[in-house]
Amino acid sequence: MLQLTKRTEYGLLALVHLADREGAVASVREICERFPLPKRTVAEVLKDLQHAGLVDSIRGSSGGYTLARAPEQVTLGDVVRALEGAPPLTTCESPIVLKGGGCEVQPMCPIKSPIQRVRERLWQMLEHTTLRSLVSKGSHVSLGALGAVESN
Amino acid sequence: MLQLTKRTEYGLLALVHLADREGAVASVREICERFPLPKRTVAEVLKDLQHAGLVDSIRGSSGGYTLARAPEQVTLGDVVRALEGAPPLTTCESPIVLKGGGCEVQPMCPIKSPIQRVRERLWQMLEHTTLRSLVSKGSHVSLGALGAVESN
DNA sequence: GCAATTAGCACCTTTTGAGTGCGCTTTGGA
DNA sequence: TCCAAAGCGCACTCAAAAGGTGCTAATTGC
Repeated sequence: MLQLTKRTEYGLLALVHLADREGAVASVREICERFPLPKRTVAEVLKDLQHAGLVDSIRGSSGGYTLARAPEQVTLGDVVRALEGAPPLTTCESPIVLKGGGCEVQPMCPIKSPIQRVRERLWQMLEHTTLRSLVSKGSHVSLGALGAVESN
Repeated sequence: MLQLTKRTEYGLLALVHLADREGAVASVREICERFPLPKRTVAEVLKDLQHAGLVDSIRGSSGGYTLARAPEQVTLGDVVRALEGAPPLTTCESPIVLKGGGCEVQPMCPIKSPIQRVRERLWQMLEHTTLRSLVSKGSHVSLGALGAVESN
């Protein structure tokens, strides 16, 4: 269903929060106090983002996460790739070619199926959308004015 | 997993085939002889495209489908909407707002979550990609040179 | 009338997504 | 020194979505 998963949504919100903090450490608890998200799942997501090198983690009692790069340097593609896995762009999966037999391994395929082209456009968009562009406009509206959430 | 479903893939291939035929009737069998796709599933997809008004159907022994509009007039958005359902763009689902209570019904929401913006960009891309742009370049390579497929 | 085709519905199976259980490690501070 | 708060890692369950198939009409050209 051509849409972002919850994991990616959570990841983006977390990254937005970290971007707002500009280098300061933010814990999962803090993020879930700002946004009403399931703590554990957000923790899983942050962990994955850490593995992908998008955030740094600080362990210990006053630990948490920080952005590993500037918001301009983080793209939607990075986030989606970290949380949903990379698209199968490397392998040619045009049914036409598969039917002819072979290809699978071939690095450069002469036939590009329509689907392949759509995928390319999609990922071009993702790679060109930065975290900064998601944070910058309008997202600061009264976020701190909302109360805390239960310890979910 | 932020990717097109098989149904959409099949639908696009079918539409590409119909576009190549320029108004001529093409049956599901014919489409599945060109592309090695599961006949029944393709039939389901074509049916849905017919309901969405993207193709016209002709019943009977020499029946099949034709494009209901010119390839320039069919967008990726149309196809995805027909086969995967429309995106929840109308309802504001920012967790921030939901937490504050309300919104759900409000037609115009002042707070736009990052996810909302991503969705908008995604659908802008889909709406601006026409079937023509997927057909026009490079897709005509030796498609007729491949043998038929078993009656799957 | 027969064969080829679309129409409609219901069902099954597999995969994916979301969330949780549970215990471990790290670290700051009382 | 101990404890609470935080991250780490794995595995597991539950539900929803995706993909495909069975079966039975209805339509229409030959």
